[in-house]
Amino acid sequence: MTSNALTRKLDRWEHLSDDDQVTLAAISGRIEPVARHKQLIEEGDDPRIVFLLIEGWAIRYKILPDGKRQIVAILLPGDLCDIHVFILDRMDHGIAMLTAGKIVRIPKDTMLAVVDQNPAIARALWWTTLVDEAVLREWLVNVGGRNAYARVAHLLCELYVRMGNVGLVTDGRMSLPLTQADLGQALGLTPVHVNRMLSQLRGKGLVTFRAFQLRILDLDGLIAAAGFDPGYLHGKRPERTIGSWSRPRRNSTAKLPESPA
Amino acid sequence: MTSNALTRKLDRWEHLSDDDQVTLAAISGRIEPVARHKQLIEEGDDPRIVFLLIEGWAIRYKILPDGKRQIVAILLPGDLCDIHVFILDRMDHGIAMLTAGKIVRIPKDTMLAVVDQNPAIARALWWTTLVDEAVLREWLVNVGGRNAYARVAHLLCELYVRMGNVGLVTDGRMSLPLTQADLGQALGLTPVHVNRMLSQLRGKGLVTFRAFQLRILDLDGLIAAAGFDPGYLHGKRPERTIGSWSRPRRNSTAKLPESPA
DNA sequence: CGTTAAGTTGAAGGCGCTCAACCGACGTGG
DNA sequence: CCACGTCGGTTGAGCGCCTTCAACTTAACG
Repeated sequence: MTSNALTRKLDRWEHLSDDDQVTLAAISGRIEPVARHKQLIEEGDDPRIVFLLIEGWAIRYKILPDGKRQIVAILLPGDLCDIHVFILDRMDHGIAMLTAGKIVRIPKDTMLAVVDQNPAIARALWWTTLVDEAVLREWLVNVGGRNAYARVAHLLCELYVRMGNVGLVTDGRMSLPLTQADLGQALGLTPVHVNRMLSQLRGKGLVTFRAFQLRILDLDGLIAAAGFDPGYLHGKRPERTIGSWSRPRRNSTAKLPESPA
Repeated sequence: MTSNALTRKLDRWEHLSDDDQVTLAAISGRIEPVARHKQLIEEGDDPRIVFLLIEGWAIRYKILPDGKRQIVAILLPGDLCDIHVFILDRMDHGIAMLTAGKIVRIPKDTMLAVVDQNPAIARALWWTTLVDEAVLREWLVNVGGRNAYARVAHLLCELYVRMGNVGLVTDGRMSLPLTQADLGQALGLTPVHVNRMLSQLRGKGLVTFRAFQLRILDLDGLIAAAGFDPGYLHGKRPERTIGSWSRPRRNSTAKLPESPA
């Protein structure tokens, strides 16, 4: 039960030896429960601790000058809340629990020591941060380029794959502890409109979402609606092959608009 | 002239010894010119080389299934095109020159060796990637949460600061080799609307932008229009103090909308 | 049973998009 | 040297996606 979500996740990228697994288990020793909506780090803080999310969901967010909250990442069990933020002097965003859950606090020094002595772990962790960044890029594409309907569908696809990667999808069903307002804040949409888009998705028989349970009824349909291509998640050795991604190869003759001298 | 932009930039974070500077100069040995619009890496490629941008501008972008291009990052002189992407097996985005310029190709192995042997450089590089990610987050906030007017203003603020950080702003003027269409692709707006927003900014006496020259007329006004807070750029030892950022402290009683169990 | 959070639905309005025409600068070639 | 094509920018008119505002329903929980 310890940090299974993390080892399972890392192991999908780079095979971890038993020693490595033990090391990971070791730093995951002191698991502590956290309450729903607990702020783990606030913007402006000096980050000295890395959080490993064992159980529950969390979000990374920023607050706009007018008070609006923009969610910039959704953290699932097994995710690290920025491995190396401590290089920076000041958090430029906050992290908060969405649900109650369990975390491990890893002090900066421990983190550095582990990374120093276990190249395999270091590489695996490195990989996770790059994937985080890739996800961030895709989110930008999502809100920058897709309409509301596809945008919602895309987020659902992503979460479905990521949850599957840590073994938290069973039979097309998964927990999705976000309110429609939360979804809106992640997608740059109003809660009302998120609601309408979800209705549409339900109407087309693609998904249902009630009582924070998401159920995928027609994955291929959802993928098509979203224009989803899981390549950016950089998955390897998928636990279970999901859908039929024959990589919906994009129009390779796509026009690339131009620029000046 | 070599890699001054890079050393100048890195030095702002962590003081680099003469040795470090020499090392950096060494890997910057083979500078090669690149043509305007040259694709440096394409989506799907297996990244084996890191590009250091010496001169000119480049963009990181993704293509949507419908052919639309979303710019996910703007790379200025001194920027590295992802130091460690080679951990990933496959590029999830493309990088292309916007202008003609000069680059250095750094093979993966060289990169690893330098980082291995020069902790100061490693940390400085590490820092740059974290800043890149912070910028990405702010972009997401920008397109997700701001209206078109503030969005344009915000991007201009950011580029102004970043260009200033590498010494490429003189007297409130800088080169900005993006067409209005390019700006639109970075901001999730249409070219026409970017045009109108720029007109408004000009109308209010904040900036002028003609012939790819940006001129800031009223920095404080622009900052206010954008709701800009440079904290996310994690600047240290600014080359020149810019404006009067007394950190427009956000409404600390801002409401944080809630979520479920 | 009363209260609070979340979801649902309707109506109206606006921000940004679409379509389209036109201008100006620049480069090329006849 | 002018004609023309291209590229980027500018402006106008109309439309539609999404927002805003508001009322109401449903679920959870004391």
